[in-house]
Amino acid sequence: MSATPLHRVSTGERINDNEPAGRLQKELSSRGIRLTRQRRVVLQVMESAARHMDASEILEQAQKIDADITRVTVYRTLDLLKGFGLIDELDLLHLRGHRHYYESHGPRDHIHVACIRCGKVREVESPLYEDLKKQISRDCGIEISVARTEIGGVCDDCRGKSVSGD
Amino acid sequence: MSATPLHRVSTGERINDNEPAGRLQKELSSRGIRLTRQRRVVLQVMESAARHMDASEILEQAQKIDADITRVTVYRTLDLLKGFGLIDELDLLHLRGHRHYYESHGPRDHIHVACIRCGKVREVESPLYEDLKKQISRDCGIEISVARTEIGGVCDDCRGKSVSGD
DNA sequence: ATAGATGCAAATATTTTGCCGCCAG
DNA sequence: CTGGCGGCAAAATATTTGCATCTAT
Repeated sequence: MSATPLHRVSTGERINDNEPAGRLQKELSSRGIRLTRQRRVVLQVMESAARHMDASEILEQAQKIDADITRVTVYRTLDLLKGFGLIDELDLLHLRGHRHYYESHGPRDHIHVACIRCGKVREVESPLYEDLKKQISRDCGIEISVARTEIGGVCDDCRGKSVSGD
Repeated sequence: MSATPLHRVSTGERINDNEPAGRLQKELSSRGIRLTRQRRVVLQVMESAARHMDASEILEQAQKIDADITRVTVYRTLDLLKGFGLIDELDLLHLRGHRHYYESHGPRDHIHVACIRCGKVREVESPLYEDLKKQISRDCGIEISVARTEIGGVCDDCRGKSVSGD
C-alpha cells in the first residue's frame, strides 16, 4: 500500500542539525541588512532552537545571551525574517492557545503532525507532498513561495497502542 | 505528469453550497448541546458565510440578525464548534495580519491556496492530498482528526499572466 | 427546576507604533 | 557620518474569565 516512503525528520528535538550555523546571518547580510548585536542574538536563538518557540520564549532565550534585548526587537526581527521567508510561522493547530511559533525554514518543506492529546509534534517530509505542491502550482497557476501543512490527531501512544480491532 | 485531476472548489464565493442548511444545529443538538437563541444565530452566520470571517466579522453579521449577541458569546460559540471539529480555524498564512478565520468544515478537507500579492484565496481538493494524509496516518501511527494546508504564492494574474517561457 | 448560557466588565495576552538617542557600515 | 535600528512606553488588538442573571430543556 505505502509505495512512497515517508521521511521522518524529527520528533521533538532540534530540527536544524543540517542547518549551517550562521545561515540566517549570511542570508541577511547578503541582502544588505544591517546586523546589529541584538539581531545576531535572535538569529542565533532561532538557529539553535530546540524547536517551535513563540515570541515570548524566543525573547527569554535571547535575554539569556544578552539581557538588553527587548520584546519589541524580537517582534521586529521575526517580522524581518518572515518577510524574507527565512523563518516559518506556525500555530500548531492552536493546540496550546493562540500563540504563534517560529522555526528557521530549512531547505525542504515539512509537515507538522501533532497529537491533540499529548501535544507531541512530529515533522515529516514526503515525496507525495512535493507532488501535491507541484500539482497545485500547475493547476492553480501559482508560483508557490510558502507551504504549510499541519495535521492533528491522536497518536498511538495516546490511544493506548491497542490499535487492534476497532 | 499530472495524472490525478485536481478539483477546484471555489475561488472566493461561498463554499457551502453543498452544505445542508441547519447542519451545525443538528450536529450540536445530536450531541446534547443546548441550542440558545444566540447560538442559533452564530451557527446560521457560519453556515451562510460568504467565507473566511474572523471573530469580529462574525459578530458583526450576527448582530445584524440579533443585536443582543455579544463578542464573548461569539468567542464561546466558536470554541464550542472548534471543540467538536465542526469548524476550522485558519490564518491564511497571516497575509492580512494575525487574525484567525473560521469556516464551517465540509465533508472533505480542502487546501487553501492564497496569492500573497492580491490576497485572492482559492480552495482545492485533491486525491493526492487524501493519499498524503493516509500515508502520514499510517506512517506516523496517528488517527487524523484535523488537517490544514495553506499554500501561498503569486498567481498568474499578479505575474502578468505572461508565464510563457519562464 | 436546574444545569448550563449569556452579558458585562475587567483582566490577560499579543502585537504594533511613535519618538528619540544610538550604532553598524 | 548617517540612515537604519533598538528601547521605552503606550496604544491597539485579540482573547479569556468571574460572577450574577437568565433560559432551554
